[in-house]
Amino acid sequence: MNQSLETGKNLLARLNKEQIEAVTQGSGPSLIIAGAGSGKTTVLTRRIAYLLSELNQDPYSILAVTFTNKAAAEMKQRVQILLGEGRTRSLTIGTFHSICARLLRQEIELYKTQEGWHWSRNFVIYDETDSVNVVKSEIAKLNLDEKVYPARQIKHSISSLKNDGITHSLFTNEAKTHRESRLAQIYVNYQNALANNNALDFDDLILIFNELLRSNPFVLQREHERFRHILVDEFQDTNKAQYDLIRMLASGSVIEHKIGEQERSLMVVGDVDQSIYSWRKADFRIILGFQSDFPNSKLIKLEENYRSTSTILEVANSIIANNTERLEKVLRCNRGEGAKVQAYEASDEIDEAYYVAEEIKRLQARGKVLSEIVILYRTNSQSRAIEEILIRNNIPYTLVGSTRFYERQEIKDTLAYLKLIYNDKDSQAFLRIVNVPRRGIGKTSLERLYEYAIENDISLVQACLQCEDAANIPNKARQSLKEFALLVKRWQAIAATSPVSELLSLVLQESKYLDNLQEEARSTKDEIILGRIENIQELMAVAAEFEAIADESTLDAFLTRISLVSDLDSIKAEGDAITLMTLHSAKGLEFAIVFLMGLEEGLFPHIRSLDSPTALEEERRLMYVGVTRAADLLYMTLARRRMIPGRFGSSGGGFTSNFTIPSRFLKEIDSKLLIGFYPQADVETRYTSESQSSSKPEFNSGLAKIMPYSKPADKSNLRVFPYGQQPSSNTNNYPNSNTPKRAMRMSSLPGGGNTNQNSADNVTNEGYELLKVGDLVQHNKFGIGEVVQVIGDKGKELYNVNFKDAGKRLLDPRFAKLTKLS
DNA sequence: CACTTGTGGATTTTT
DNA sequence: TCCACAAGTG
Repeated sequence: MNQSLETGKNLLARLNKEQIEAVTQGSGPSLIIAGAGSGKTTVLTRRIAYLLSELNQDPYSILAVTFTNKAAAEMKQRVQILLGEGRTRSLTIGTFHSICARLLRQEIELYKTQEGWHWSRNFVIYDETDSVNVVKSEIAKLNLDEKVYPARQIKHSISSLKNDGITHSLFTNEAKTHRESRLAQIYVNYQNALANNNALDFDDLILIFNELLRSNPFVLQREHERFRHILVDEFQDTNKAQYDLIRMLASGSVIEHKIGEQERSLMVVGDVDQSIYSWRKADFRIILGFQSDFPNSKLIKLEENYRSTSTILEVANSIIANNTERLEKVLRCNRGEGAKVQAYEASDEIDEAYYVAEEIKRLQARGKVLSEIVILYRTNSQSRAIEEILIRNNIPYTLVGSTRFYERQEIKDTLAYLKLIYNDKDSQAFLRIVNVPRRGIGKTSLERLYEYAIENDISLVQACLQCEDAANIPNKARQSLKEFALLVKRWQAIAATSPVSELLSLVLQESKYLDNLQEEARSTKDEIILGRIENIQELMAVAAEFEAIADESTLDAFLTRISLVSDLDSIKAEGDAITLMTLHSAKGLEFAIVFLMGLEEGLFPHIRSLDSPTALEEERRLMYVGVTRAADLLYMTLARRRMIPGRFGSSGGGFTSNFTIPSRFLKEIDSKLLIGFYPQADVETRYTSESQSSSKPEFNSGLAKIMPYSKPADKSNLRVFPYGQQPSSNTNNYPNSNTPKRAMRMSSLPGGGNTNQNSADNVTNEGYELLKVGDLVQHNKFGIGEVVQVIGDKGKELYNVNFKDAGKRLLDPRFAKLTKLS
């Protein structure tokens, strides 16, 4: 039997015509427009397998760029399943950042800036905090006012420049205004500081690699020769620096980007409607301009949606149709109609969370698996309310994002030790841990040490070793510094021969870091401290796991990996739990059941995007991404009132909450696709009278001129709707102008809605006593208390009870036994 | 040098 | 409200 023929058939099994065309694409550039749920991951993996097994290409010559490390791992695994392990070993699959980091480890010593700054191969990667700290100290050194030049904002500006491919020297030449030249000054000094620390920030990974390719024809030629087949996923979220990189690699030229040769291909895959990272300088005009940049490119559209029900797709389509900056695209449905979208208007965010929890319990009762369910929201801070209620209801969940593991103090401390061992020029790491745990080294001593290091042009660690010569440092501190440096030196020697996990536990012991924490935990019995110890143990487990799995378990591989992983990468389908994450994190994922929470003006769309039409369209794309994650069931919720943390007024009641307005995205949905709640006209009028959302002139500005990234692509099949010629938009068209005046509330109780789904449980007030404010109650643990607040609707209320001994507690009467005292 | 108190500032999304 | 950082005290 012909093995190759077998595999070949396999690779094309169950694919449609367009998908097959994409998978079997030969040489040259191609653009795949892949709508949500159109099977693009399948296409990409099968194409890689096809290149290997059918076209006999070397795995070493294939470069595939994904948006997350997790997507990369999955892709590699899926190719492995198709072809077996041997063939995938030397594939290059990863994010732009991780790929560049890996290549820079080999090549960076061939790079030098005009000023002569350079990095060695053991560079470290600074995260946001490190970078901002460097910027801050550079601003201080320039005697600039922190209030006029806030470090965070300046760092963001520098980041934007880097993502646009603008280096410090380029910007210095371009800076015009006073502020710009100050910014240029900071940028230059910041870059210099990074070089002195032998460190790169996130953006440098791509920018510096680009600069290396531009300045060194040999390296460019080498990488060009190597990567003969390049695939880029989520291409709509590519920025200029990334695109430049791809073009240089594919064309082998710095200026002219052509792919003429045989047996060389570039395939980019994306969907303009899912471009949601413009704040990271992603620019979807790049994908629009692709065909004119590569005139001989092939266009393939994947428009069959295999994921969602027709109802969900219609919802998605009706929302995105309100955008003007987009390409004409239809998604054809391959599934049945399915259930309508459930919309729920809650009285406040607690009620909202409660509704979601109740629905989840009902779904569970109907046999749904929790891992099929995701809760999506616009901002991380929204997770708190829902988390509390989920815990109360014993619904297990996995939280993605928010306080990220690697951002935690104790983890950063521990990693700072490793980073310093790896690269003792890293002053950020040094300063972070030189006195953690306390070694009796104070601020002034460190300042003097720093001066001494600068004077003698040595690293801080080196300065510690010879600080006898620095007369102005007190004896005690001098002793401590020297001891510390000797420890670092010792660890460096061990690092050269031992695996990471051994080094890690040795460092934690000998630095007394762990002892110190444990001591603190014993004396204070603080749960936070105990959590820190657990986190450190978790990190040790990560190191052990890394050694078991990774190809190379060296310190540099470990640190590179740790620096570039996001929480997204570690989503484990661990046990049966629902997932909580932001809409941004949900890109590329799929769930049977999706809850979209907080559909309110100012939250989603976010307040920061309300005054910019472009930003608003991005919010709408974000909504589109959220909706299209759902395969079977979709829920949307909003809260009538929402607590705003912070200084918003100080009215009575202990907390302040503001009335909200339903999101315009809800109104963009055809009302016949929804059940439960539909925003009413009176709400709309009240809102528009105090906002500009319907004021035409403002809304027009900026939208008319959507330009492809480079040359205009007039002959292309891709078409951008000229402004005003959009198919009849339903923005101000209320499908049901005679629906009841008051918003109808979709009750989660049976009989409340006309859903055809059976409602297994029947949540009523049975089993607990209804209470009102002022009632005295008895609790078997907290004692006697008074009800001071009732939160949430009937059937799902929570009681805020002020106990004589235990203070105020928020209690759920369904779980907490409360006996009324009369 | 370490610990305490006070003030001021901040809140989108993340590789 | 809460957290981070600055200035003040032991």
